Amino acid sequence: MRDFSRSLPMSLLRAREAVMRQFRPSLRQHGLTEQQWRILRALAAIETVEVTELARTAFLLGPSLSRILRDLEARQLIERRTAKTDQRRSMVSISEKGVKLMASVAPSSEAIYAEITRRYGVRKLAELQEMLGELEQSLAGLGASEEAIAEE
Amino acid sequence: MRDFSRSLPMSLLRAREAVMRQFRPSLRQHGLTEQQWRILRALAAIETVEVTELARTAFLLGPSLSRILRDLEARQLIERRTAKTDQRRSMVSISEKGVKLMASVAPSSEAIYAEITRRYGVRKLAELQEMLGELEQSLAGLGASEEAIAEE
DNA sequence: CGCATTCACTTAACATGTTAAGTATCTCCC
DNA sequence: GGGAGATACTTAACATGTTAAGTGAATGCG
Repeated sequence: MRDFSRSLPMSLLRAREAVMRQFRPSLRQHGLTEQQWRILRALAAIETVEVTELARTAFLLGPSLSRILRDLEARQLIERRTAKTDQRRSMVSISEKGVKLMASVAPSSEAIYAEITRRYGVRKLAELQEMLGELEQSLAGLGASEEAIAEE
Repeated sequence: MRDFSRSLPMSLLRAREAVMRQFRPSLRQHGLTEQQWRILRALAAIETVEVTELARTAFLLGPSLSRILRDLEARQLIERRTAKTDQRRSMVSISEKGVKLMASVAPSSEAIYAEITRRYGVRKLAELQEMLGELEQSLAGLGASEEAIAEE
């Protein structure tokens, strides 16, 4: 079998870890995890969102998001209210306090991103992201649905 | 701030998830998680290893590895014994049962990898991995050490 | 020698990933 | 209009990620 240290999942994991290692200390100093930061960033760009839509945007599974929103709400970084038209839906938005926290984190976060871009190269970074997007595209629809049909 | 859905960590996360989504069902059918599979693969290529070295190879943190080894040992998929020369070190190796399990998983795993390669393209895949490796390299040594010095 | 330090893990504690099951609400169709 | 099925979450249960602290064994050095 192929040396697994050179497998695609491993390459992706290692690369992502190398990148996240840069950001975590800064986020941690502000009392945020990577996922909490993702959620705040997703909320900052929008008025309010449904939980399901937020899960899609922040690329989190429902259960994870559910827990994190509970905590962020307890810390008053976000606000929720149930939609008027559909009692099942919960509308989420970032709070004033959340906005301020983001403002205090953003500079360092931007600086780190800039340094990564500088080291790797702007053009190369764009190319890498393009290739990652294509990988994702090429695998879209290969997974769950067909298998599910086959198993039934 | 840059649309975070196009940030590098997000691109890497999405790409990796797209890939792993292909493997998880098969592994799950054999009662293995992604990490357990990584450990077995790392062990298959070697006689015995120390835990620390295995952590490096399988790219797992010590505490995660510690737990997983405990479980894999209970399932008799691996074997451990303490090193003669240094009682602190635990030498790990795959068991006969572990080898058999691997043999039963490998074909499907190889088939999935082949399909991914086919869809994305052999040359392109190699290029992507090359670029991921370079990203990792370009960030090596940017993180913990300097910060630690600065904080002291 | 003896003891402080380092080393190789392991435990602990908390946060998230992952799948399955539960709950409340809504929709649609008879 | 009422009940079956779909929808939007939430809870639960188990596994891992992440950091800090703990434990026992080796090492170095005065």
